[in-house]
Amino acid sequence: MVGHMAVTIKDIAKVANVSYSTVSKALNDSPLVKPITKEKIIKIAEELGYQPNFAAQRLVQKKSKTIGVIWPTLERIAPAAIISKINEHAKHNEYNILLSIDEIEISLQQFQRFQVDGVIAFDEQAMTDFTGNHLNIPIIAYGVNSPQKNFSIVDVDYEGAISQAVQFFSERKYKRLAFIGDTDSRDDRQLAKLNSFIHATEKFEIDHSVFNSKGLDWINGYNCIQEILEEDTNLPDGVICSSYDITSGVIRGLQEKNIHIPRDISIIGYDNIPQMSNLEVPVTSVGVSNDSIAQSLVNTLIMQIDKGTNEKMVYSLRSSLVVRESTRNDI
Amino acid sequence: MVGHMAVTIKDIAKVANVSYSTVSKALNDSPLVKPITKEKIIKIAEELGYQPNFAAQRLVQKKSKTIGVIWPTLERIAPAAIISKINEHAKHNEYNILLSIDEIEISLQQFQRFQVDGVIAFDEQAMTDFTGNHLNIPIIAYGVNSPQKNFSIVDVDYEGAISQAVQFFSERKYKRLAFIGDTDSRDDRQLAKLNSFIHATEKFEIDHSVFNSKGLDWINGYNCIQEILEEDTNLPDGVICSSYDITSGVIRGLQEKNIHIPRDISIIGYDNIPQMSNLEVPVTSVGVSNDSIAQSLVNTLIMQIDKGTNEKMVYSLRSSLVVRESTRNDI
DNA sequence: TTGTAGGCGTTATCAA
DNA sequence: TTGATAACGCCTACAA
Repeated sequence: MVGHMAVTIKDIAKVANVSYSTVSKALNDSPLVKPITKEKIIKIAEELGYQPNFAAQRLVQKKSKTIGVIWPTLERIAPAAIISKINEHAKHNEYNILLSIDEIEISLQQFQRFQVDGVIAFDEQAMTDFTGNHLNIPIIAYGVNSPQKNFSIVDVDYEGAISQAVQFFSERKYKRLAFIGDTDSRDDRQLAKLNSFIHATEKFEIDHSVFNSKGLDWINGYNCIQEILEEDTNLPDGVICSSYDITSGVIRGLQEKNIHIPRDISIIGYDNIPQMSNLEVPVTSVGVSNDSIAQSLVNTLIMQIDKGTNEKMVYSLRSSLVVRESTRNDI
Repeated sequence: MVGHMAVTIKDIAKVANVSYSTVSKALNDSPLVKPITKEKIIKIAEELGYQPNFAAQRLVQKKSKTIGVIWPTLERIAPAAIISKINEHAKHNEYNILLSIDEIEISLQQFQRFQVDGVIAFDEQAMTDFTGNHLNIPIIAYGVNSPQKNFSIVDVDYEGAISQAVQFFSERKYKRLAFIGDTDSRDDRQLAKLNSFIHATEKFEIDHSVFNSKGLDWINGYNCIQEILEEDTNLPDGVICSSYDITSGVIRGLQEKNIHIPRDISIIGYDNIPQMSNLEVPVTSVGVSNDSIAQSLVNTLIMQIDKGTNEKMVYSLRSSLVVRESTRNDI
């Protein structure tokens, strides 16, 4: 149990009978202090429950070894898994992360105050308009699709991902593809997927149609597939679902009508997350894994922190296709 | 565009042709500086893009006006909504929040380094074992159910909430109640709800049974109600669902079998969140609103920060019942 | 009304 | 190998 006043290196110095600068060196494992002295000092520090004052350290060091993550859209849970991974990768590089859920400008201010070394931002919407011009720390945004002056960008190659799915179907002679997604969403990602679908099916010359789920929840996917089954006489044999939740609803809908997956209809889900294999039918999926995204984000940022470079770059992450049980896989 | 070296009050002082202590006062809106000087200084500060160095400020002030929130279970999205609200209430009290998703001990260390003024923790599991004894900042935990030596607790009165639901049914002469929840969960909250249900139904002398959804997802609720409908000959007329997601699945299952809500079966969901009114049938619900929880958490913490008191208290939040369309409401 | 000087807890640079 | 001492940027008596 420690008293109310925090213990400082000066307190340690007094007890150890050395100068406080020696204590500082000892605690920082400097080779300039005799091993015996070092041990003694460290022991005393522990006994006293010494905790270095971070503010003081940073005042002189200018580095906090922490990365700030801006996540203003707490409700949108998609980034949560990525952020977990970011934390892992940061740890691996001896960085910590701190989250702020305020809007971009405020978060940034707060992070600058706390002197984080770099920032990862998750609000595409806001970032697009963002023109902060008194920035002295590197920022890297996830999912912004137009190059920016003030920060680097990491994004997923949606075009490639969806194209990959279509090609998979094409190679296996599927006759008619459907895309289920929130097609009038204002989310750029959703639109990118939609456009890629149209583009790819035309390129591979496959009959195709697009269905609007009017939302991104499982219930929207569920309702949408119901409508398709009821109204459409010309059923698709391959379906691409634009998100995990929609996929989940679509599968439920098909199961209910006793339509066999993948014999009657095959499904490829967008989103390369492990949960895809836990659905009622493990779903073949395309997309970039959260781990890849996180790793790319962290590595890029740390590189910029270390180099102190001001190059603003754009990275597009390549998708991979994982075959599970929701598709006929004979070629 | 600012150069690389950050601008300090000394830079401002030079430009303004005053001493830097005058600048400090001016920037802190001290009455000890002539309005004209003050204006001039503030203007210059803005032009130079001055940002106070937080580390330096804190080094002398010992206060950061920020609250640390520990949220190690990012995957569990339940706290997200509460945290949003916490942010609002904190703002309202001129505090900022910072999130850490590391385990409790590490988060706490990090927050101590950054000198946050107080901490709100969300990991019941870990907190229960937590015996950190070199704490000099107030901590308050949400959802721990045994009193602790080192921190205060805010929790929901599950007993009261479920009891409220049962009483509602009782007063309206419901004959047979069912509880659907993850009954072999190791989550104390789930168990508390279950026990309260049994306790309350016995107290009100209503016929009742308990069903294990074997999970907390919508699909678990969906599957569970299906089984009930198929196997049970003695159907309940009132159902209490232990979470939002389960409620969502149960409703879908009932709709599918054309069982009318609330004519044939009434439903009360646990979880007082607005989404309850957006389900296919707006659901009557019990529970404590996230806003109440957040407010209680923030106010309690700030009180402790201000008072510097060391009293460790336990608060139990009273539930309220919101009537919507999933229950027959004539008494 | 303004300026001077001391101190907050560390690290870093000398000198001893 | 150790110890003084000067920063770091800011706030706050106290002096002018």
